[in-house]
Amino acid sequence: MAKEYKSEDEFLKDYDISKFDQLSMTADILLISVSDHETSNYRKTNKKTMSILLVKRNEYPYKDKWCLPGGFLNPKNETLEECAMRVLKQETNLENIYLEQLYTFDDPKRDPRTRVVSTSYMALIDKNKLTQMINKNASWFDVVLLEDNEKEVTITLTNGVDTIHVNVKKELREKTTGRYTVTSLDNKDLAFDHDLVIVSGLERLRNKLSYTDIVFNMMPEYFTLGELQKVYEVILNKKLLDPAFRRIIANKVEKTDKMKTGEGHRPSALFKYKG
Amino acid sequence: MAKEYKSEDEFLKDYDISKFDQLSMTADILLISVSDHETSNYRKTNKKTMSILLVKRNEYPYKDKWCLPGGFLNPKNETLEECAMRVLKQETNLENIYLEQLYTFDDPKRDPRTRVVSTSYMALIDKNKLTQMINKNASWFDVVLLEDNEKEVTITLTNGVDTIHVNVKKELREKTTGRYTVTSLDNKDLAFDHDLVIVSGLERLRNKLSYTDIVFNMMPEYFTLGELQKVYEVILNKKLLDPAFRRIIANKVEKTDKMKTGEGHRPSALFKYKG
DNA sequence: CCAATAGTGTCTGTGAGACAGTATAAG
DNA sequence: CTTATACTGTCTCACAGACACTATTGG
Repeated sequence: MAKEYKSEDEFLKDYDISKFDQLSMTADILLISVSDHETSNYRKTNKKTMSILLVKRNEYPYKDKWCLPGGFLNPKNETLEECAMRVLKQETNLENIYLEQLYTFDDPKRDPRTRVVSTSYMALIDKNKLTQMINKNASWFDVVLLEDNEKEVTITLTNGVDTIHVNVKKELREKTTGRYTVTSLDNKDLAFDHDLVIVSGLERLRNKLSYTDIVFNMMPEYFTLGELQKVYEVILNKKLLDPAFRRIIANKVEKTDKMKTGEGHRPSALFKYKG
Repeated sequence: MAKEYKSEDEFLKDYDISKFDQLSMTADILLISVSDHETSNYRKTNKKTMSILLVKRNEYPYKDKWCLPGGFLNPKNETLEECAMRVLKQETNLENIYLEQLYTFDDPKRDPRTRVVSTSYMALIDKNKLTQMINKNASWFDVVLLEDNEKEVTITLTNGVDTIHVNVKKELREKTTGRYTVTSLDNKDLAFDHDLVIVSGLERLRNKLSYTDIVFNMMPEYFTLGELQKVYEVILNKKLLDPAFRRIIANKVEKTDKMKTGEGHRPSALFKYKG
């Protein structure tokens, strides 16, 4: 029979949770940016790709594998978001950037050490604002979407040296909302279940693109509409029609008196986010 | 200096995480349904309200306060979703219902006992399918939305005996997506931060209503379009125009040869979800 | 001039908002 | 006949898809 308490204060004074019911948590960060790739033709504009930041693990488990930046939550007084920001600051020295909770991944076997539940966050930056990368083990990987249908997603990540293959299976879980579960099909190159985080995060970004102004978190202060359109296209993975695109973003941007010249073709006006 | 391991297996054999880095987790469930309320006028159709299931706590902390059904995660081998389903089964004896991860709430002070991170789930049912309520401390509360603007949300929950006031402050957190943080303004009646879970969950439901078929998880097998429209209206908290509504749901439902009669006015055809 | 991008005009079809109208049961 | 809901017809307006067209630079 449990002791009878007369008040909550009295109860709390006695309270000591059993260590058996406890576990560890981490915050993992999917940091996404857009990279420019020079083209040989002087007329052509730069090709753009999405990039994500990965870190090479230098200890077990998954030693020498790539993974998303992340770290253990300090249970004493830290929130998961503070934990995510702390890790981000460690890796990139960046603060005050777009950060959003993605999903909590909790497969009991996702960490071979012990039970570790991970809450993942998506962060967006304009890579050019990044002045210094603190961690030497960190590297930007370009995202190449090879396949994305109702059954599976296949992505290749490459940093010029290493190539990482991501291949996850999608299974319809619930017909009314079209929600599906993602499971690893072939995850030799990435640590933990970070392949699932990447696939979920890229999809979230794609969805938010259409009904929010989220894209401007990945843009410099001044940009041309052509550049902005190319960012949309690389995230949505499809070509957009110019007039339609300009109509959609017309009331989100503000024309400045600056121009971008020296591109081998007609100069374009520089715009900025209206906010 | 850390010991040098030659393989992951060798490392794992030695691994023992420090108890200092650990915490507890719970899964909390926002179970939402729609209730019918009889009207005195024999011609009028039933009024509908949203309802959520609350449980009266019979132990500290927050003894005698109402809260969402929830329970501690078994860290050994249970997923958060399994934990949520287990709790749901305990409370309502229901299985195989719509369940979706909402958000992970992690304010270090949200539980006065110790650090407890909570992952919340939204569950939807048609209340009429519920044959037996197992837990005598559980009760359905009707949701009355009093105010919902950019600054705050005010809700009253009532089960005919108790009335619970929910009042949370919304603060714009990020302008590009319009995301905001919710914080309790006045939370005397509900345990923990469950007021925040309720507000977040109701908003998620409202959003998903427009771009998914999620509503059919709250409907019986056969229903009239008038009933379906009233469910939409109570969730969206606004009147809809008949022709527009019928156009939108036309290809989601299937007309059956059944009719609903005896209502004091023209009978209506019964439809079912096309799936 | 050429190649490439910048930027605009306009047609068309879709679909939501709005309102008015007809249909039909119970009492 | 009245009342309340069931259900439909149709006008308008906003907007996305599509395509064609003009403008302007560096080389």
